[in-house]
Amino acid sequence: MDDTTTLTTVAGRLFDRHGYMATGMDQLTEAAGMSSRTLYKRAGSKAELMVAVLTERDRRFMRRIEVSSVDALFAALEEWVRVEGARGCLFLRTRAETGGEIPKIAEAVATHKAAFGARVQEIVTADLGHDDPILAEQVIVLFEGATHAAVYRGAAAVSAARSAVAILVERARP
Amino acid sequence: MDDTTTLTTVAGRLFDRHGYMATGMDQLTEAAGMSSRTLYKRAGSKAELMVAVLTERDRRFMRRIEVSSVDALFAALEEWVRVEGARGCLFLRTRAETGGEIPKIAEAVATHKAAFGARVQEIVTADLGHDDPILAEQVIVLFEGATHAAVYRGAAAVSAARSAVAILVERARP
DNA sequence: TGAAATGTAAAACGATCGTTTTACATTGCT
DNA sequence: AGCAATGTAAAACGATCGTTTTACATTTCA
Repeated sequence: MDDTTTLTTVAGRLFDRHGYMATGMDQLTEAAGMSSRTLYKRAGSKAELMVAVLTERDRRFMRRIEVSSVDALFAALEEWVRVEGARGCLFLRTRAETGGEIPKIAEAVATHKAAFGARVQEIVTADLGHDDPILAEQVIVLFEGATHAAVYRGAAAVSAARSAVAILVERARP
Repeated sequence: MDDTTTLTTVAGRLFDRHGYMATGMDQLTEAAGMSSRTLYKRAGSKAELMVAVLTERDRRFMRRIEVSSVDALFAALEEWVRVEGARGCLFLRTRAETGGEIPKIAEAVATHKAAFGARVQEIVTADLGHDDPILAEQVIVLFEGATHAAVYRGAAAVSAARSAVAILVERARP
């Protein structure tokens, strides 16, 4: 693992736990174990560092939901929450924190959500054997809901989403 | 509407649209049309002003969901999103922005979410004629999901949640 | 009428923000 | 051996942060 990966990982952890705005550059340099000169040479700016964090997270997340059934999608979320905890969606949080006024960040968020939406459509199609845009929209809502409700209701929120989605899929099956 | 209400309303709008951390006290004084001396005499501190904003929003929100059916709950959310737009849950966003490290804010968020959870339980009980904790959890997840998915998918997310919940309620009915 | 209360505008507080610069040490390559 | 690249620590940059203070004007009301 090279230093750039370390930087992104460490920055991701701080941004995720304390917020983008609340995390100062000196906390980042200290946690990453490098001078601010080096950090700026690597990352460019704080916003670009956040974009790198989001890009890495998008890759890691999308890899985790490489599944072909809706139930497996929520099993993956259950695992994610178990391993990483539940602090809500970093993409939506960062976009909200910055009021959508930092174009590179807003773009990274939009790209991720578009990819996620497309992935859910694919999973629903694979599971049913045909597409079902309404069910896909419901799955997106349940996934987003489980992600955010888990912040204050814990793993029970993910279980509830998983059982709900089982009912919806069963009803949609031909 | 007295000046304190104006202050809370104006602050709520800025915090909601640009984020708590990103909103400076001078933007608040200018938007509220008062000197910083008066603002501090009224609000105490930035954090206490945010707590006032959250408390007022809790009241307004809880009044809007004084309904006795699950469908009406999502109709209320549809109306909320139509009138106020969709920027996610201000309570969760503020808690995340501050890393949960400002006790008064963390407490206001916890209080609101507890009240919301209890209200959903009551609505489910009123709708079914008996309680159903699992359905209630599913309703919470769908509501939270519609709130956050609507940020990037618009009103379609709320419609999807509403149609999903109709299926779940129908199935739970005796 | 005159003190008490409440407001204002604006300067100042020390701290911290994101970022750049200065000055120097270490490394890798030819 | 010696140059170029890459790192460091630390000071400095101007700007802005949340908050308090100073000095003064207006209102309230006994």
